[in-house]
Amino acid sequence: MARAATTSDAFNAVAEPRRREILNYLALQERPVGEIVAMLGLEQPSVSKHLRVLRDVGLVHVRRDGRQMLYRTNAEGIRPLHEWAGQFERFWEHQLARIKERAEKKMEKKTDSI
Amino acid sequence: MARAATTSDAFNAVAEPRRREILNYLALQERPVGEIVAMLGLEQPSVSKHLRVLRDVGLVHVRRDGRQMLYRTNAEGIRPLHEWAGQFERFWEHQLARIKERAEKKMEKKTDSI
DNA sequence: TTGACATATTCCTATATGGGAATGTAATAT
DNA sequence: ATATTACATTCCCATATAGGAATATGTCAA
Repeated sequence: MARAATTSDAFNAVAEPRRREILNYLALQERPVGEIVAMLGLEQPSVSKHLRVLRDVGLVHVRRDGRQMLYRTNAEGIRPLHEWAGQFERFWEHQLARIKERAEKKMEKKTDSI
Repeated sequence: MARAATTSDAFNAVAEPRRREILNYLALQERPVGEIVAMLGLEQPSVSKHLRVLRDVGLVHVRRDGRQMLYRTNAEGIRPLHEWAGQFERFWEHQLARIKERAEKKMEKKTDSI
């Protein structure tokens, strides 16, 4: 089997750096494709394809306005990702606590030797 | 250009569901490859390859213990992902607030009509 | 209706898988 | 030294891109 399709879920969709850029760009405000093209410096067809992927996994919303298509980020779609990563928060905090602890012990030793 | 390598960064590495399973499994405790194989129900070579990817992007740590290789999740590596997704938290909260608001207005109307 | 503008889709190609099978390697047991 | 155990790597193949080029589609203007 080959790699999973980027359209399979949000995790695959955001694995592409350009798509993360797009999501950041469209988070504050909806924008037409042309502006996204200008912002990314990619060809228009490439951008349209990235937008298609994002749309298929529900990471952006679209609406037509005349000839323009206005896209904006659907933050809700990013939530599962945040929650999955958040499961590990207590572990990295624990790691940091240990590092800090060791650093403090080192300081004590230094102080003792003065 | 083809798709980015899974070894390019943590985002690509966790796009694979099996690798996310592995990270969850190894978060609490280090484990030898054999146990991961049993847990996933995949062939050992496949698991070794997934572990290799995770190692290359710094999402797991390894140490040898006799003939066994003990792997464990490096939570620190998942942090950038959590932080990127976290940027959107205020947006989905805002969306939820709007939904709640509308629901409340609906309730008011209902109450009025009673 | 015709032309122009804004996007989307299709075609083509090089590349990077992910899994299974076979093989290689390191460490322990006898 | 040799067999065995526990993994890692290599080989092979079907599949899914991501980008560029060309083309199709949809909407508005004159």
